[in-house]
Amino acid sequence: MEIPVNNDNIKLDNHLCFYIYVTSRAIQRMYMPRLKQLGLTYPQYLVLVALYDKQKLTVNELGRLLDLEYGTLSPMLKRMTDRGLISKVRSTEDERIVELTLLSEGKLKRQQALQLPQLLASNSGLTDEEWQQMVHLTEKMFKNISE
Amino acid sequence: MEIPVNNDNIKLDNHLCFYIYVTSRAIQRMYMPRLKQLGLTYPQYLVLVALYDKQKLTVNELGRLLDLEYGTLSPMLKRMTDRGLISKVRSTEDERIVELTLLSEGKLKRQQALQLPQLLASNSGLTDEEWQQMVHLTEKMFKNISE
DNA sequence: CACCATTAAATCGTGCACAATGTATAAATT
DNA sequence: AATTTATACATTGTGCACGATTTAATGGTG
Repeated sequence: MEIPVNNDNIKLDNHLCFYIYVTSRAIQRMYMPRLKQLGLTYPQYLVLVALYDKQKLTVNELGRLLDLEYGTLSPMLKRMTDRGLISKVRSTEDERIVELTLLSEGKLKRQQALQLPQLLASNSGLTDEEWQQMVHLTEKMFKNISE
Repeated sequence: MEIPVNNDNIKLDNHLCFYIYVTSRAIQRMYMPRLKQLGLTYPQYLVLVALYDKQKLTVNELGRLLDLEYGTLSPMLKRMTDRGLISKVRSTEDERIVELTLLSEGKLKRQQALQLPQLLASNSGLTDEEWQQMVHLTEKMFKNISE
């Protein structure tokens, strides 16, 4: 039983999944020094960005936004609550729901991280047009493969 | 002390790092069912791809290729050796160096995974031209930010 | 030869990330 | 009212991923 294949599938260099994978990790490594100063991990940074943008989210909404499971979010949000970055308040109407907001400490840290995207933009070596292309392509791809 | 900022930095949607991050994880999730059948994790799959492509690599060379540290590779390569996928042989000339090759079991699994890139290509919803752009852009970006 | 810096690889600790499982509440059905 | 079903969230276990430390082998240099 033959599997239809062209030679492009053999070379590591032709694996788009590979470049996306290593690029994602390279970005995290690049952000790490500044995030470390702020006492944040990369996913925690994204939580702050999301909450700063949306003001208020349930755990469920945050999970859909960042495409993360409860098993990942729960311990992370607990750590962030313990550090006074965010508040977790159980809804009075529906006690299953936990509502998340930024505390002032979390707002401050999010503001102190504002230059990170610019750091990436300048280090990436991409032109403005290429940057916009890449935002467009990754957004399109993500939306298609995550249904 | 004001930090120079434009509003693009506020919205989560404008974070390229965010889209790359979620896209990378979405690809891994998409590959997971088939990789699970093969008893492989995603990084292990990339190790097989790299070794199938290059025939023979030292741990150091593999780490530079996949941009992974010894602390990540060592336990993973041990697991793959235990399962008979790869062979780890210490070089006779320089005993610090460990040389890696694919065993037939590993070759087979790599061949059985050949359709994965095509799965991504068709699910991504990108045109051939967009796909090539994306390979080009991610490669350029990765090489610039990883020095 | 001895000394020191370098390098290859392994080990350890912390934090995601996900699957699988468990628990509790809410809504729908009987 | 009682039972089922679905949903929200927590817990557990495995496997990366990285930084930091450790061990061991190599390669100069005096």
